[in-house]
Amino acid sequence: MDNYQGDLTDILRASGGALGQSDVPVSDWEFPSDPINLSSSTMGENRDDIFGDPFCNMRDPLLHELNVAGSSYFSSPNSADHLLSTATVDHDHTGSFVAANSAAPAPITSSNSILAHQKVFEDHEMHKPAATTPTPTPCNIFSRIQISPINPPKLPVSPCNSPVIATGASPRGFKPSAMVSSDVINVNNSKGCLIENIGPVQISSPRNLGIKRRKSQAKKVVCIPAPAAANSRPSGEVVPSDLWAWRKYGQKPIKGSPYPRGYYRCSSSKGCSARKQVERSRTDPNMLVITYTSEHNHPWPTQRNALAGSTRTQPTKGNASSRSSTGSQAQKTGNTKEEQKESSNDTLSPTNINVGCSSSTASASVKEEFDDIEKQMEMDDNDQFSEGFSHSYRPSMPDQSDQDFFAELGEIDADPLDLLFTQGFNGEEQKESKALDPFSIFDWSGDTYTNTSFGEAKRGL
DNA sequence: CGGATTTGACCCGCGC
DNA sequence: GCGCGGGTCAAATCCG
Repeated sequence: MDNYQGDLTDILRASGGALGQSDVPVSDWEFPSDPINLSSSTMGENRDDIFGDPFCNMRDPLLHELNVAGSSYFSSPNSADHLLSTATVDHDHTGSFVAANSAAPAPITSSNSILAHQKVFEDHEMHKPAATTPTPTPCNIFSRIQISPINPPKLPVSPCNSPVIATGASPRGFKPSAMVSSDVINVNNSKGCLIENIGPVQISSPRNLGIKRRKSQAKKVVCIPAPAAANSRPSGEVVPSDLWAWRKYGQKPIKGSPYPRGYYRCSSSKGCSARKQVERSRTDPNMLVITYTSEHNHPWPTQRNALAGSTRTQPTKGNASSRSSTGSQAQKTGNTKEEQKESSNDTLSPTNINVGCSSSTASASVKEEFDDIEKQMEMDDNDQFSEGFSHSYRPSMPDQSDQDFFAELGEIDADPLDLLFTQGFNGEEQKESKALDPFSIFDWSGDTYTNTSFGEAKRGL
């Protein structure tokens, strides 16, 4: 419970970002008394399920949408489980599951349009193969779920060039029919978010950490639309902002990819093992793949980037105002310097992002990947699977401080989180509303989440 | 001055 | 066993 999943926050944020765009009034924003319920509410089922991971929760909404959308695949209440099961379908990484909803369950507004395009993927395998393999064809992902609540004009084409197709039922009722590019990012072709959950974190010796984790560590991969090139760093990478303060500790060129991968660790708290990798999708430069590893061993930063990211802000200091002007009041995000920089320069405000996503093919896709450990789980059941994760990844939300915490958040007008909780966690209605977009969390306009704004909001934790 | 970023080197797992 | 690739470390540098 101690651990707040950075991923969770990220997701929350991301969703919030999308949500922020949504029409939900801030005043309405309400943080669930029981964070855990969030998942339950959304999931309607396993709270403890998968990882206890925020992402799990996130998944739920999506899954739910699938059902709502009328995706036959997800008709079962345990859509989540089904999804997971589907993930098991292809162990050879070649197969992927994609569900496309032809019908949009809810009217899509520009703000929430993203949701409409949201896609969820579950993978048992990282995009790693994709990274290593220039050729798009082999998809690393065991299974993927793509949710397109909104009528996808056309099925998304995977980077692999294989069309994403919703198909028959797998053993669990889903059958992966379409190949998805190994690179999660590209699943949507345009913009999407992928979240991958990978097995429990395994930590060993300091030096081993990196390596061991590679295999057994829980990972979450999020694919998001990359900000405009303007936002990208010199290195070419773009860093989305999230609740946590990240400190870059390395960057390496990835074989087969023109884009380097940046390595970030949580700087919000010392000793926090949370890390993330940011890289552009080789298949689709417009997409960013963010891989979260390990978990935060601390609550949300009271001051986001109080230390990290505070420095080296973008030279253009006035940008913040511009962002706010964009209208995304909702956008208050703590950003790392880079993020700020990028965001600042970027004309793409959260709002814009949403719009862009919505207007275009933009879609958020979430992918969950599981490593070896998880694979074992998947062997049998979703249930087992989820349980296994729940241990390693259990999102811990502020309990008692929730009230205060979020009360302060209230000041953050359209904080993505707010929106997220409001729509995402507040119950069935929201689910249906589809306003919840867990994946929009990543604020490209990281500026919106200024250290102060977000951090202050979070105080009370 | 403190903290973040950059970047080359080192370490380790994996595949051949 | 060797080489490759990826992940991390740490010194140098930059920035507020």
